[in-house]
Amino acid sequence: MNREATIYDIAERLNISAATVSRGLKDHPAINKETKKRIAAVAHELGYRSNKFASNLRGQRTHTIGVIVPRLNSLFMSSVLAGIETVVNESGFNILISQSLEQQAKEKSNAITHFNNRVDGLITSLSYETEDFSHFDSFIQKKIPLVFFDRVPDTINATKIVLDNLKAGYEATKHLIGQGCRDIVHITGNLKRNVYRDRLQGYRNALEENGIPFAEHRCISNDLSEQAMADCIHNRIFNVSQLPDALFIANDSSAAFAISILKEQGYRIPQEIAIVGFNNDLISKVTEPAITTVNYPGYQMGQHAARLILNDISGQNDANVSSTVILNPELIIRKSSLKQS
Amino acid sequence: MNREATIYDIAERLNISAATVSRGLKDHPAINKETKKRIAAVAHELGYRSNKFASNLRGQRTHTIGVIVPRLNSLFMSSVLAGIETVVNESGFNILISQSLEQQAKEKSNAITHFNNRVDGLITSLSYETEDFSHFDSFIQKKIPLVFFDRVPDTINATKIVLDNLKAGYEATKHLIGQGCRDIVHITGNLKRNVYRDRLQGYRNALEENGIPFAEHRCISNDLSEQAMADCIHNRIFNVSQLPDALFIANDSSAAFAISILKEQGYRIPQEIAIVGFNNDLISKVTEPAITTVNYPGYQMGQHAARLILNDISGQNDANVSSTVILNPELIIRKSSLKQS
DNA sequence: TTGTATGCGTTATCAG
DNA sequence: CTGATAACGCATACAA
Repeated sequence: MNREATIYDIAERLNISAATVSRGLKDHPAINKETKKRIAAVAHELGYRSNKFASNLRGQRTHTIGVIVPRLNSLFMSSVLAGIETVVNESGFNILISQSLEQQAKEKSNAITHFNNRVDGLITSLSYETEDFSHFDSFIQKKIPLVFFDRVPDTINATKIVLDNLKAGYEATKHLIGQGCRDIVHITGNLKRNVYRDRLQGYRNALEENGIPFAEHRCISNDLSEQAMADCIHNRIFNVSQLPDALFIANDSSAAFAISILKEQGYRIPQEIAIVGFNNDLISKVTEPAITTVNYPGYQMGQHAARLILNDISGQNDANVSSTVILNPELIIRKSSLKQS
Repeated sequence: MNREATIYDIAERLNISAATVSRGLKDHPAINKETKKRIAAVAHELGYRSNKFASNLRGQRTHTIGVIVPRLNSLFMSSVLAGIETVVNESGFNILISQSLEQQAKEKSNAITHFNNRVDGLITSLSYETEDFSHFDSFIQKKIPLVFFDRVPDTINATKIVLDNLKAGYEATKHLIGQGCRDIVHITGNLKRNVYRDRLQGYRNALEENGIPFAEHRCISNDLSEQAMADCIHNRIFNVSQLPDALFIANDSSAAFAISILKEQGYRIPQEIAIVGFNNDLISKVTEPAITTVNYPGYQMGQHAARLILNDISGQNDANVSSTVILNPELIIRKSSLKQS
């Protein structure tokens, strides 16, 4: 006997109808307790498992939520996904994860795949590249709930969860100024992405507040890769008139690369150049010196995203009211920025 | 008009039968080319998308492959998944990813979820904890293809992809001996897992070959967490009669933690203690000194795993012949182990 | 080359 | 509290 057991098999064994079995299995209130017990017993005995296709086909629901992230290889993303998973699992949902590898084309094809798989909702953090959002149109048209986290679009009217990047940028810069830095270079990602744009604004606000003029050439935007950091430091930091006294870098691995390069050239950190990173990734704790950074509450972000999308799916909130959740950043001060002590 | 278009809608528009549409859409050879074109045109116009539930229900296939990994937060895992994805996508499959967070219980529930989702195959890398493999029984019974990579079970007869950890352990140790080290401590994970057990064997082989006796207390097994590394180094390295001249540590983040701690205590690396890590994770390049490590070809592992499981699914190979693919390790030498120069 | 008929396993509706 | 029935959308065996 290799065939899958169905509710008919159970029904036959108990001389009741398949409808009753179906109801019994779902703990329908109108079914006799005894009957339920017998159904459960036979189901177990037969190794019955509900056929999701049939159920989905019937119910027009997949109980699956798609997730598109730029990359999986960070503590942050891993935490976000763990957060999402715990929440959605409680409601009997699964998640379908894909990575865009920071490419718009891949993000588009991922979105199409999720759409064709009929996910009940889509949670996304945008790639560096994404400028065109038309791949989300089909979701909007079909009213499939859309939630963005961290790297969110400006133009789409959807639920969003972000860190207060403006505040984070402000705090980080203020901290450096407090350490006596006056010439702070900000190295960041694509300014089309809210996370980088907002941090830059925070940086500018802090400068302004302290009477330090903002200089266009002291903000460098690249793709934050190892190569880009090497180029950037050699061509834009070393080869200019005056060495800055601090670097505020938009993620920890890039900050770690920067530290490597600077130390190689004989610079002392933080004495000559102070460094602040971003994300509180594992790497920030093991460099020499350890990196001052901004904590990213990935697990909470994931949980929030999941709760919001589940609400959307169950239609608990006005489809017209799109909320934005803003989480508070937390500056973690380590040695790479402490000029004072 | 909000309803999804079906093959019936297309059929109606063209005054042909739904069966013809179904066949036309799948490029069935027995359908007129002209008819196919017209079907494709109307399908496009109507925004038709195949209903996977119906199709799966009918075909008893999900075209989905489940993946269970211990954790997502490493370059290695991210690469493996990218490798899997590229291969399976070409064949029209999707992947359903879940993380066990190194817990047996979570791995079990993940496996059950995948089973209930009717994945066509399951790719797994075991958690630290897993000792009982009964959660894979249902897959074996139902003859659902099973592929393991990296951390594989010894007892289950399934397709496996592993790095040659024995060789890697041997090469790493030999390298340290070549640098003049004679008292090498090996810090590793749970020896139930093949990856750690094999590396230990390689380590022992290298010692033996060089006439260095193996000492039980010079092999330390823990969970490789930050806390465990701190405990281990304080209690088993510092507080013993003689300081070792090298540490061979089973992953790069742990090696990075070790370096932090050792430097904090004033030890010079590699002069006093040489370090070799494992995985070639990002972190290994930015510590001071950079860590000598073993490269892990994640992308290839993923591709292999995907190809093998697709073969199993399409029944191209004997179900009885279970193959094991063994990939070659590559030692990457950096400063943390170079006593000579 | 195309059409007809049927079943895949569930669940909602309606009737009892 | 339970049963009969239809419908979800597709893909195939068989017939034409």
